[in-house]
Amino acid sequence: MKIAAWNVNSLNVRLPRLLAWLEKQAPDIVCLQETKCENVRFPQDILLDAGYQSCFHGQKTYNGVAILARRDMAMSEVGCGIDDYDDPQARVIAATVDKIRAVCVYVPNGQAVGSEKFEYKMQWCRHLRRYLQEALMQHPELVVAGDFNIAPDDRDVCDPDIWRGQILCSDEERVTFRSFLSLGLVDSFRLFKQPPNVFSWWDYRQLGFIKNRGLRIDHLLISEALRSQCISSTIDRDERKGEKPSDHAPAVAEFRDRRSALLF
DNA sequence: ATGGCAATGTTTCATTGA
Repeated sequence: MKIAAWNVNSLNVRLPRLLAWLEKQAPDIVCLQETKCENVRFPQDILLDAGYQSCFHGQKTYNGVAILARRDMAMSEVGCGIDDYDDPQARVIAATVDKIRAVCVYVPNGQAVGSEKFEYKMQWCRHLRRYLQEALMQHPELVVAGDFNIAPDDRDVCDPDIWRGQILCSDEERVTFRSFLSLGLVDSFRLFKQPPNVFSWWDYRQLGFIKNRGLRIDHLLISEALRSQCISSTIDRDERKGEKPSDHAPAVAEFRDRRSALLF
Protein backbone atom coordinates (compact mmCIF):
# COMPACT_ATOMS: atom_id res chain seq x y z
CA MET A 1 0.00 0.00 0.00
CA LYS A 2 1.42 3.33 -1.13
CA ILE A 3 0.27 6.72 0.13
CA ALA A 4 1.52 9.92 -1.51
CA ALA A 5 1.40 13.68 -1.00
CA TRP A 6 1.93 16.00 -3.94
CA ASN A 7 1.56 19.74 -4.37
CA VAL A 8 0.70 19.82 -8.08
CA ASN A 9 0.60 23.62 -8.47
CA SER A 10 -2.54 23.58 -10.64
CA LEU A 11 -4.29 20.29 -11.30
CA ASN A 12 -5.41 21.52 -14.70
CA VAL A 13 -1.84 22.14 -15.87
CA ARG A 14 -0.46 19.03 -14.16
CA LEU A 15 -3.19 16.55 -15.17
CA PRO A 16 -1.17 14.85 -17.96
CA ARG A 17 1.77 14.41 -15.62
CA LEU A 18 -0.50 13.26 -12.78
CA LEU A 19 -2.08 10.59 -14.97
CA ALA A 20 1.32 9.35 -16.14
CA TRP A 21 2.58 9.35 -12.56
CA LEU A 22 -0.44 7.38 -11.29
CA GLU A 23 0.16 4.76 -13.94
CA LYS A 24 3.87 4.55 -13.23
CA GLN A 25 3.76 4.55 -9.41
CA ALA A 26 0.34 2.95 -8.88
CA PRO A 27 -0.21 4.63 -5.51
CA ASP A 28 -3.27 3.61 -3.48
CA ILE A 29 -4.01 6.99 -1.91
CA VAL A 30 -2.84 10.39 -3.17
CA CYS A 31 -3.26 13.67 -1.32
CA LEU A 32 -3.07 16.64 -3.69
CA GLN A 33 -2.48 20.28 -2.79
CA GLU A 34 -2.76 23.51 -4.75
CA THR A 35 -5.24 22.04 -7.19
CA LYS A 36 -6.39 25.64 -7.92
CA CYS A 37 -9.54 24.02 -9.23
CA GLU A 38 -13.16 24.78 -8.44
CA ASN A 39 -15.21 21.71 -7.53
CA VAL A 40 -17.39 22.00 -10.64
CA ARG A 41 -14.27 21.77 -12.81
CA PHE A 42 -12.61 18.90 -10.96
CA PRO A 43 -11.61 16.19 -13.50
CA GLN A 44 -13.42 13.45 -11.60
CA ASP A 45 -14.37 11.39 -14.66
CA ILE A 46 -10.90 11.44 -16.18
CA LEU A 47 -9.45 10.21 -12.90
CA LEU A 48 -12.13 7.53 -12.64
CA ASP A 49 -11.13 6.30 -16.08
CA ALA A 50 -7.57 6.18 -14.78
CA GLY A 51 -8.76 3.98 -11.90
CA TYR A 52 -9.10 6.53 -9.10
CA GLN A 53 -12.07 7.86 -7.20
CA SER A 54 -11.68 11.30 -5.67
CA CYS A 55 -12.98 13.77 -3.15
CA PHE A 56 -12.08 17.41 -3.46
CA HIS A 57 -12.35 20.80 -1.80
CA GLY A 58 -11.38 23.56 -4.17
CA GLN A 59 -11.70 27.22 -4.98
CA LYS A 60 -10.79 29.50 -7.83
CA THR A 61 -7.16 30.55 -8.37
CA TYR A 62 -5.61 29.56 -5.05
CA ASN A 63 -5.25 26.60 -2.70
CA GLY A 64 -7.51 23.58 -3.22
CA VAL A 65 -6.98 20.03 -1.94
CA ALA A 66 -8.12 16.58 -3.04
CA ILE A 67 -7.72 12.93 -2.12
CA LEU A 68 -7.55 10.21 -4.75
CA ALA A 69 -8.01 6.55 -3.87
CA ARG A 70 -7.94 3.45 -6.02
CA ARG A 71 -11.43 2.63 -7.23
CA ASP A 72 -11.54 -0.75 -5.54
CA MET A 73 -11.02 0.78 -2.10
CA ALA A 74 -13.80 2.07 0.14
CA MET A 75 -13.74 5.84 0.61
CA SER A 76 -16.03 7.33 3.25
CA GLU A 77 -16.46 10.05 5.90
CA VAL A 78 -15.23 12.88 3.69
CA GLY A 79 -14.72 16.13 5.60
CA CYS A 80 -13.72 19.51 4.22
CA GLY A 81 -11.85 22.14 6.18
CA ILE A 82 -11.02 22.23 9.88
CA ASP A 83 -14.01 21.70 12.19
CA ASP A 84 -15.05 24.81 14.13
CA TYR A 85 -12.72 27.06 12.15
CA ASP A 86 -14.14 29.31 9.47
CA ASP A 87 -11.37 29.41 6.89
CA PRO A 88 -12.25 30.90 3.50
CA GLN A 89 -9.19 29.13 2.04
CA ALA A 90 -9.60 25.51 0.88
CA ARG A 91 -6.68 23.83 2.63
CA VAL A 92 -7.89 20.62 4.30
CA ILE A 93 -9.80 17.56 3.19
CA ALA A 94 -10.01 14.22 5.00
CA ALA A 95 -11.37 10.81 4.11
CA THR A 96 -11.35 7.29 5.45
CA VAL A 97 -9.95 4.82 2.92
CA ASP A 98 -9.92 1.13 3.85
CA LYS A 99 -9.73 1.90 7.61
CA ILE A 100 -6.97 4.49 7.20
CA ARG A 101 -7.86 8.09 7.94
CA ALA A 102 -6.10 10.36 5.47
CA VAL A 103 -5.91 14.07 6.22
CA CYS A 104 -4.70 16.12 3.27
CA VAL A 105 -3.26 19.50 4.29
CA TYR A 106 -1.98 22.59 2.54
CA VAL A 107 -0.47 24.68 5.30
CA PRO A 108 -0.31 28.43 4.55
CA ASN A 109 3.00 29.71 3.20
CA GLY A 110 3.30 32.61 5.63
CA GLN A 111 5.16 34.92 3.23
CA ALA A 112 7.57 36.42 5.77
CA VAL A 113 8.17 35.92 9.48
CA GLY A 114 6.17 38.52 11.40
CA SER A 115 3.86 39.41 8.51
CA GLU A 116 0.08 39.27 8.63
CA LYS A 117 0.20 36.07 6.58
CA PHE A 118 2.65 34.60 9.04
CA GLU A 119 0.19 35.22 11.87
CA TYR A 120 -2.49 33.51 9.79
CA LYS A 121 -0.16 30.54 9.30
CA MET A 122 0.47 30.26 13.04
CA GLN A 123 -3.20 30.59 13.97
CA TRP A 124 -4.15 28.13 11.22
CA CYS A 125 -1.64 25.60 12.55
CA ARG A 126 -3.05 25.90 16.07
CA HIS A 127 -6.48 25.02 14.69
CA LEU A 128 -5.01 22.17 12.66
CA ARG A 129 -3.35 20.74 15.77
CA ARG A 130 -6.64 20.74 17.66
CA TYR A 131 -8.35 19.12 14.68
CA LEU A 132 -5.66 16.41 14.44
CA GLN A 133 -5.88 15.70 18.15
CA GLU A 134 -9.57 14.98 17.75
CA ALA A 135 -8.99 12.97 14.57
CA LEU A 136 -6.40 10.76 16.28
CA MET A 137 -8.85 9.87 19.02
CA GLN A 138 -11.39 8.74 16.45
CA HIS A 139 -8.96 7.13 14.00
CA PRO A 140 -5.87 5.40 15.42
CA GLU A 141 -4.58 4.70 11.91
CA LEU A 142 -4.04 8.26 10.71
CA VAL A 143 -1.92 9.81 7.96
CA VAL A 144 -1.46 13.56 7.69
CA ALA A 145 -0.12 14.17 4.22
CA GLY A 146 0.65 17.34 2.37
CA ASP A 147 2.54 20.55 1.95
CA PHE A 148 3.40 21.74 5.47
CA ASN A 149 5.44 24.72 4.28
CA ILE A 150 7.87 23.95 7.10
CA ALA A 151 11.35 22.45 6.79
CA PRO A 152 11.54 20.52 10.09
CA ASP A 153 15.28 20.96 10.67
CA ASP A 154 18.54 21.95 8.99
CA ARG A 155 18.87 18.57 7.27
CA ASP A 156 15.81 19.60 5.25
CA VAL A 157 17.39 22.81 3.96
CA CYS A 158 19.87 23.22 1.07
CA ASP A 159 21.72 26.10 2.72
CA PRO A 160 20.82 26.36 6.42
CA ASP A 161 22.84 29.54 6.94
CA ILE A 162 20.99 31.44 4.22
CA TRP A 163 17.62 30.11 5.34
CA ARG A 164 18.12 30.42 9.11
CA GLY A 165 15.19 32.28 10.64
CA GLN A 166 13.56 32.76 7.25
CA ILE A 167 10.01 31.75 6.34
CA LEU A 168 9.58 27.94 6.19
CA CYS A 169 12.63 27.49 8.44
CA SER A 170 12.05 29.75 11.46
CA ASP A 171 12.18 28.42 15.01
CA GLU A 172 8.53 29.30 15.55
CA GLU A 173 7.49 27.21 12.55
CA ARG A 174 9.71 24.31 13.63
CA VAL A 175 8.21 24.38 17.11
CA THR A 176 4.81 24.26 15.44
CA PHE A 177 5.87 21.25 13.37
CA ARG A 178 7.05 19.44 16.50
CA SER A 179 3.73 20.28 18.17
CA PHE A 180 2.07 18.11 15.51
CA LEU A 181 4.48 15.25 16.25
CA SER A 182 3.79 15.55 19.98
CA LEU A 183 0.20 14.46 19.31
CA GLY A 184 1.56 11.00 18.54
CA LEU A 185 2.64 11.40 14.94
CA VAL A 186 5.98 10.72 13.34
CA ASP A 187 7.64 12.11 10.21
CA SER A 188 7.71 8.89 8.19
CA PHE A 189 10.71 10.12 6.18
CA ARG A 190 12.87 10.12 9.32
CA LEU A 191 11.96 6.56 10.25
CA PHE A 192 14.51 5.44 7.66
CA LYS A 193 18.13 6.10 6.90
CA GLN A 194 18.14 8.76 4.20
CA PRO A 195 20.82 10.20 1.96
CA PRO A 196 21.74 13.85 2.61
CA ASN A 197 20.14 16.75 0.73
CA VAL A 198 16.80 15.19 -0.10
CA PHE A 199 14.24 17.91 -0.77
CA SER A 200 10.65 18.09 -2.00
CA TRP A 201 10.51 21.65 -3.35
CA TRP A 202 12.88 23.65 -5.55
CA ASP A 203 12.42 27.23 -6.79
CA TYR A 204 11.66 27.44 -10.49
CA ARG A 205 14.14 30.30 -10.70
CA GLN A 206 17.92 30.37 -10.87
CA LEU A 207 18.25 26.70 -11.89
CA GLY A 208 17.10 25.77 -8.39
CA PHE A 209 16.46 22.13 -9.21
CA ILE A 210 19.64 21.62 -11.25
CA LYS A 211 21.65 23.01 -8.34
CA ASN A 212 19.51 21.08 -5.84
CA ARG A 213 18.75 24.26 -3.95
CA GLY A 214 15.63 22.92 -2.30
CA LEU A 215 13.73 22.39 0.91
CA ARG A 216 11.89 19.38 2.30
CA ILE A 217 8.51 20.84 3.18
CA ASP A 218 6.13 18.09 1.97
CA HIS A 219 5.56 15.43 4.55
CA LEU A 220 3.71 12.26 5.45
CA LEU A 221 3.10 12.16 9.18
CA ILE A 222 1.80 8.84 10.47
CA SER A 223 0.30 7.74 13.76
CA GLU A 224 1.88 5.22 16.13
CA ALA A 225 -0.51 2.52 14.94
CA LEU A 226 0.86 2.82 11.40
CA ARG A 227 4.50 3.20 12.32
CA SER A 228 5.35 -0.50 12.43
CA GLN A 229 3.58 -1.03 9.11
CA CYS A 230 5.57 1.62 7.26
CA ILE A 231 8.37 0.10 5.17
CA SER A 232 9.65 3.10 3.24
CA SER A 233 9.26 6.86 2.85
CA THR A 234 10.87 8.68 -0.04
CA ILE A 235 10.64 11.72 -2.30
CA ASP A 236 10.03 10.97 -5.98
CA ARG A 237 12.63 13.46 -7.19
CA ASP A 238 12.36 12.31 -10.81
CA GLU A 239 8.88 13.83 -11.01
CA ARG A 240 10.47 17.30 -10.74
CA LYS A 241 12.31 16.68 -14.04
CA GLY A 242 11.14 17.15 -17.63
CA GLU A 243 8.46 19.32 -19.22
CA LYS A 244 6.21 21.47 -17.06
CA PRO A 245 6.92 19.94 -13.67
CA SER A 246 5.32 21.16 -10.46
CA ASP A 247 7.86 22.94 -8.26
CA HIS A 248 7.15 20.18 -5.70
CA ALA A 249 7.98 16.49 -6.02
CA PRO A 250 5.68 13.84 -4.52
CA ALA A 251 6.40 12.31 -1.10
CA VAL A 252 5.56 8.60 -1.02
CA ALA A 253 5.28 6.21 1.92
CA GLU A 254 4.86 2.48 1.51
CA PHE A 255 3.11 0.25 4.01
CA ARG A 256 3.09 -3.50 4.53
CA ASP A 257 0.22 -5.12 2.71
CA ARG A 258 -2.78 -4.79 4.98
CA ARG A 259 -5.17 -7.12 3.20
CA SER A 260 -3.80 -10.28 4.83
CA ALA A 261 -3.77 -8.55 8.21
CA LEU A 262 -7.45 -7.71 7.86
CA LEU A 263 -8.27 -11.41 7.72
CA PHE A 264 -7.18 -11.94 11.33
C1' DA B 1 19.44 45.76 -3.43
C1' DT B 2 16.47 43.39 -6.68
C1' DG B 3 14.61 39.85 -9.44
C1' DG B 4 15.09 35.80 -11.37
C1' DC B 5 9.86 31.28 -12.73
C1' DA B 6 5.18 29.64 -13.12
C1' DA B 7 0.11 29.91 -12.75
C1' DT B 8 -4.08 32.58 -12.43
C1' DG B 9 -7.53 35.96 -13.68
C1' DT B 10 -8.21 40.89 -12.29
C1' DT B 11 -4.94 39.17 -18.53
C1' DT B 12 -0.76 42.15 -21.70
C1' DC B 13 0.13 43.34 -15.66
C1' DA B 14 -0.61 42.36 -10.51
C1' DT B 15 -0.64 38.88 -7.22
C1' DT B 16 0.94 34.80 -5.04
C1' DG B 17 3.84 31.18 -4.07
C1' DA B 18 8.18 29.33 -1.07
